Parts: sequence; structure tokens; C-alpha cells
Amino acid sequence: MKFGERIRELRREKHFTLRDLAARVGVGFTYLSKIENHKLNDGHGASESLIHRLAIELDADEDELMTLAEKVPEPIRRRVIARPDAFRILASLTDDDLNDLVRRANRINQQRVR
Amino acid sequence: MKFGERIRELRREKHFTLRDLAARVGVGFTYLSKIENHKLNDGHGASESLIHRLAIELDADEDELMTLAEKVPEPIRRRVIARPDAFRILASLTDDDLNDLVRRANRINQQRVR
DNA sequence: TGTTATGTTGACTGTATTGTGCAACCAATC
DNA sequence: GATTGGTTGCACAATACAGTCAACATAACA
Repeated sequence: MKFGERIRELRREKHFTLRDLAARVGVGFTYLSKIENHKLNDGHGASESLIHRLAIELDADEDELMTLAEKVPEPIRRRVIARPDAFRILASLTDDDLNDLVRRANRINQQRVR
Repeated sequence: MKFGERIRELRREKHFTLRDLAARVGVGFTYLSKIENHKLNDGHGASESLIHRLAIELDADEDELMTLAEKVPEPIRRRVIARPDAFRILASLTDDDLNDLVRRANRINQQRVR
């Protein structure tokens, strides 16, 4: 699922027209149409601040939208800035190694719950 | 300690003038002055590449400077965007749990080397 | 005293990003 | 056939970002 598709989906769920939603988030409706259809030049997508407003108006998960828009969600950003040493290493791992660590992290969280 | 203060501290330790350091990292010395004094309009600080060059010329820890400048290093950013699922979980861990995983990650890398 | 070394500040600039706004157009639907 | 809703191209505008440049202040010092 890509960003634009998800926005469209959320918008439809709320029965907003492009013009409705555009007015709510404060941009022109043609811009929103282009976002939903990924019709923006190179890859110049919505700004973070627009995504934030979209999340509010659509009652959506901001982090999910940020991820789809290929922006770093704020909670992750904060953690990376606090521990760049750790995340530099984690970021250098292969997907497989990352998967292993994530499984282990999940076991850790499991134990915490018990 | 803020970013600019730290840069000034490091620069003084090396007995560089603003003009010295600016020449080494390839920007105008007035710009460095503003960075050290946090006198840039809103808060638009040094670019990541400038911070990188500063770390080299000042023999400083790049991660430390990135943290102070509140930047997510580009290689980490790319990896987070490629694996948001994994990093969302990793970002939710405590420092201790993160340390454990990093130790494990290092062992993995060790094995690869052998 | 003048000049040299260093740092500070305001105004400005080039480029990229993030949009705007119109016009023309299509598809439903009432 | 008029209204509602959406698509797309094109030209342009506003703002942010990453700096530069000229002018000035300040202290050391010959």
C-alpha cells in the first residue's frame, strides 16, 4: 500500500470529497488529487506538516502515514537521536540479522508483559 | 551542552580560529560564527555533510555532533525507511535492552569476520 | 597611533521544496 | 444538460535551507 492510496482510502471512509479534505488541511484540492495519484514531479510528496494535518483530519495513525510517505516517524527519530551509536550498528545489519534481533526484542517485550 | 557551544569548545581545543576551521570545512567563517552562537534564523543549523566535515577536522565523535544537532544520519534514515517495521520495535526498547541487542549484533558481525 | 587578528551581525542570494490556481477535460448522476 | 466530483498539465509563487558578503566591533600589539 502506497501513501496516496492510503490517503484515498481513509478519505473515502470518512466520506470526504477532495475539496472537503483539502479545505480541512488547508491546501488546494488539486494538490491532494495529485498526492493521491502520485502525480507529483520527481518525488516531491506532502510535507511532514501536511501529513500531520492529514492524520488529524482523517483520524489516522500519524506514524503509519509518515512511514508510507518515507519520512521517519517522530518516536523513532527521537530514539535514534538519543542512541545514534546503537542505531548506526543496527542500521548496518542485513535484513535477516535484523529479523533475528526483532524476534529477540519481541521475546523481551513478551517477558515484560508476563 | 548545545551544538554550537560544543563546536566552539572543540575548535578552541585545537587552537583554530573561525577562519581556520571555516577554510578546512569549506564554508565562510561568518557562517561558523552563527552556528556557534545559534544565530541562524529559525533554527536552520548546519547540514549533515558540514557536521561530518566538522567532526573530521575537529577529531570529534560524529555521532555526538549529530545528536547535539538533532539530525538522523542519512544511512540510518535510509534503513529506517526500508524497515520501518523493525525500527518501530527497536525504537520502543529501553536503553538496556538496546544495549543487549547491540552486543548480540556485534557478535554476529564478529562471526562474519572470522 | 595605526594595523593586524579575531569575532559578530544584518542583508542578501541561489536552489530546492512545497505548494497555488487556472484551464481543460472526463465520468456519473440527477 | 447542469451539477458534483475527480484528473492532469502548465505556469507560477511562497517558503525553507544553506550558505555568502560587506561592514563593523574589539583587543592585542608594534
